[in-house]
Amino acid sequence: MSQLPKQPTEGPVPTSADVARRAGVSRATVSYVLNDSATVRISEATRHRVREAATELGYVPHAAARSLRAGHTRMVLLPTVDLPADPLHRHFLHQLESGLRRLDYTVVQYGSTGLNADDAPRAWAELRPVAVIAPGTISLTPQGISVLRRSGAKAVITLGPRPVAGAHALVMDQRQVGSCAIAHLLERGRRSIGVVMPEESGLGLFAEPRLAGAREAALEHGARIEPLPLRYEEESAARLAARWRTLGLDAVFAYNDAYAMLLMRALQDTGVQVPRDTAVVGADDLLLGRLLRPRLSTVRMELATAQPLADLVDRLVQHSAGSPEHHDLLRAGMVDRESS
Amino acid sequence: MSQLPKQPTEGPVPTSADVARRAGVSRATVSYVLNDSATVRISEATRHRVREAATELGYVPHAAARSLRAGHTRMVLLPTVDLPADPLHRHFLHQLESGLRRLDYTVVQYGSTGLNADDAPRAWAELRPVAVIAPGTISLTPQGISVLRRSGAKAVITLGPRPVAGAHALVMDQRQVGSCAIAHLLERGRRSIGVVMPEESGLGLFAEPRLAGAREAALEHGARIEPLPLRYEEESAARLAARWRTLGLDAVFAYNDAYAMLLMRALQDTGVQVPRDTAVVGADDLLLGRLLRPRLSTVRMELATAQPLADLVDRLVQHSAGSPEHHDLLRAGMVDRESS
DNA sequence: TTGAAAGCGTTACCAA
DNA sequence: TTGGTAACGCTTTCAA
Repeated sequence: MSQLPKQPTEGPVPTSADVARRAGVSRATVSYVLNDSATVRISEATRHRVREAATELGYVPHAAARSLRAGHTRMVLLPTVDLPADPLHRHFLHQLESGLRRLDYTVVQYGSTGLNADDAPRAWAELRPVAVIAPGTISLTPQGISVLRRSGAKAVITLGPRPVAGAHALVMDQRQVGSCAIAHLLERGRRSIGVVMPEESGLGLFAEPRLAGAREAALEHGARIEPLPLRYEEESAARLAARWRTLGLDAVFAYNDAYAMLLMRALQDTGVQVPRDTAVVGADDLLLGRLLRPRLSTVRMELATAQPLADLVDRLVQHSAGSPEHHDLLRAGMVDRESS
Repeated sequence: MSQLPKQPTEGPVPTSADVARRAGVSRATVSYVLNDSATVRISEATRHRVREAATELGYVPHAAARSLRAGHTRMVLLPTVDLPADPLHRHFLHQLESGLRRLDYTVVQYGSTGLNADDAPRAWAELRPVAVIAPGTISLTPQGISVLRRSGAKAVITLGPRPVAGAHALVMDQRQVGSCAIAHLLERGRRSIGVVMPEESGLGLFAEPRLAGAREAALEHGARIEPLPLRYEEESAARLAARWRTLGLDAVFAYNDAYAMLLMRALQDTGVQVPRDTAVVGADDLLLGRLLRPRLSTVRMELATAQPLADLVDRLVQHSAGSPEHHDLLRAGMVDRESS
């Protein structure tokens, strides 16, 4: 029974020299054939022999050797942290990744939780990525950007709520989310509006701009905005609900649907009527938000399609001279259901 | 104002030769100093000069050159796909990553959506990872494993519901989840139990073993198990609920909390009383499941702590000769609230 | 205590 | 149409 791999034991890893030997040609010829080099003409017979030898040996080229020789890589590095990324975000990242792979880049996520702002860019730079796309949850300092650029990164790009000086930026402007929600509530005649601020660390990066957007929208109408710290726990919500009537609010924008559901339940449990006494608005348009009664009104976000952005990254890599570009990715729109 | 980086323009990337020149020593000495080589004694003065030169130039070693010379890498590669990973999973992966980094491995996630079972391992192998940890959602074939091993991977490890022949396995046995839920329902006197099977592709990998576990648990008591296809949409749930009474079920295990919430709402909307007419059990112990009324009973899962697993991976890498090991990571326990 | 040199796997130029 | 060879950046053995 030779169905199982013949040699699961440790052998030396086959190199292009092994392929050359087996095919009876030189290493150069192997390289030409396997890379479909256009500058050289190789006979069909030789090509065949080389390819055959390569598959027989299970030859896989060594990326490190290749990029050492080439003087550059085609690696795009995405630092990641452990944060509850919403499905929209996650899907977007995977789309972007696919788009870049289509352009022949090798996309690699590099977990950077617990690395400080100095060490992290150093660690990334060791891999000599041609581009780095850093989510907003990663603190990218001017020094960090400098380290990356000097290590050969052609494009350093941030992806998040706000741009960072010295880097290109794919901006997901969270202020839109806040202003969208507040505009809707103002339209509905609400004038004293709470804005939930999650106490979970890391979420402030999103919450602060949403609050800022809310304030901007409220300013014109002289409406009142009240930040409301809240942890994602039932007790925290219950405490907030208990002092609700003393706050004198007629509406609340609850950061997102999950926090909104938590708070709405707590409010209802203390006898606050939604939306009569207090209107509630979330964000993310989760399916689950439609299951509560009243159905949750929400801000739906849409992100730009990823392929054009992959093309953009490609362009930034190729013309790395240009000054930092900012691109807005996020579009927010109200989905009003029953809670507002 | 020279606060901004002096040379944002393209310069050649500094190498250890540049550092050597600047410090007035040889490349060898630079290597000794920067790697704290124990085999050689270098004067403190020289060390200082070298380090200074390195930081002044912003020197970062070239990982590819290093590993080419060393003949091996310390890269652990984690293929990923675009699937709604639950927070538990995500957190576990990040913990594992941190644990491996502590052991001086470079952990890298490689998005592999859309790559077929042959191409993907090839692409991974080009990076010469010393270990590959493939989530169950990645189809790892014996050929794929073979390609990886022959490219120098010391450990090929699967991470998911079931082991794969020829590879080590970190098993998250989903059958436990199903059997745990059903055991609970049997205890409550239920005998005709539906099991929700998500129709979303990719989830079958988890749903099937859960169903199998449910069947095993039901078998001893002669209880009836009825698979119930369901899409994660309100209409799909409404259709299922509409024909509920014809199914003759007195309980349902709804795959997870999200599906459970969806279905429970649909049942309630058609007048089915929970838990009187039908008991409902989810899984994942989401906070949101506690917000519905009745509060959702659920299967809570716990995963093994990650640091010991990182140590395990390290061991497998170092003693790559051993035969495939299987380790069980998942522990399931019932949290009974009001819906069952 | 330091330096010279070889070699890891690839590719590209130049000869044959 | 093919092969020899140098070079990419780094570590390490050997020699000084």
